[in-house]
Amino acid sequence: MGKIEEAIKQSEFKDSYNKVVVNLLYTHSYLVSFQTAVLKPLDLSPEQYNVLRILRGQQGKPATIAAIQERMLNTMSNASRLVDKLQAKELVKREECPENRRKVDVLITEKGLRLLELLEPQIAALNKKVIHLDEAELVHLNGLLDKLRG
Amino acid sequence: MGKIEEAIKQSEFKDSYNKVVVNLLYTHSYLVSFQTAVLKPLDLSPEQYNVLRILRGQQGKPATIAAIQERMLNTMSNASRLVDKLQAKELVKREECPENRRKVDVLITEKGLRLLELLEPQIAALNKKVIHLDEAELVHLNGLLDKLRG
DNA sequence: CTACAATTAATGTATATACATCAATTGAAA
DNA sequence: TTTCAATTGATGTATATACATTAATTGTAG
Repeated sequence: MGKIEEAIKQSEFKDSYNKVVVNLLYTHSYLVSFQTAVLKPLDLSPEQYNVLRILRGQQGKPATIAAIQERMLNTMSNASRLVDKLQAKELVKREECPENRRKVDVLITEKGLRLLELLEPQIAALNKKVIHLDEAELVHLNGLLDKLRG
Repeated sequence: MGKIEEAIKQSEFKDSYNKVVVNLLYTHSYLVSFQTAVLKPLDLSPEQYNVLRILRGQQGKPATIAAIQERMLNTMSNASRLVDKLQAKELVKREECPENRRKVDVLITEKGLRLLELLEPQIAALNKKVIHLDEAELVHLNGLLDKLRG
């Protein structure tokens, strides 16, 4: 793959800001396409996978739709409908929130947890294979991305 | 915004690979949401904007649909339909390729070029505002992203 | 020359997404 | 208590995307 200029066959960028934006978009697409390939046989989209991990992160506590929305990576997508899809596959369940009937408690099911356990080693192996950075570079990259967002 | 752990309210990651993936997805969403806000008043999606820039990069030479597809950032999206949308707005035009009638030559129009000229300073100002990195850090980040993809 | 495989773009279709609107519930003000 | 604004989640709708299929053109093997 190599340099972004070769990857997208563009020779020049206006400035480094522009180049970094294009590079991020391109790298995002690179990673998502691999992720999708692993998730697809299990009939999960990347965002559905993300919601499952958010719910597992609750460690048994339920999360409302609004809480899920807030933690999602793609902040614009629709938590309510994603939960619909996951519920249809019995990976999560909805429960009426007792102290506030407007809210809905969403919980990951046993089946959902098992699916995550099945997936995690596959995703970890994939990441290691397609991300050509060593530990120090990973830490460095995480730092730069955090700083980028200010 | 700060550290990714605070941003998505997750305290731990399995490993640095995982963290970098989440961080990239999150940063991608961060940038795209700003970009979309600037493009929306001009009725352009980020991918449509990208196609326009690809065509301008051709410097007068036409590009076939396949060539556009190859250079697009989101490799899975549909160049033919994106060109439809742009053509409906008279930002690009299709011409039958004379030496091979299966192919279609796509060209950016004057109107398309003017739109890009109008947009570019807005996008540049936006980038400068939302990307909190200095020149050295930008170069470094570009290097790491290039290396990531191998 | 004819038949057929390969190439290229367009289209069909199901799903996902963005965004607006709606409906139910709650809390607070009059 | 009644009314009304705010909150929360679900739904409607238009568009975008992913992926498969189709249609047109070309090149080539027989």
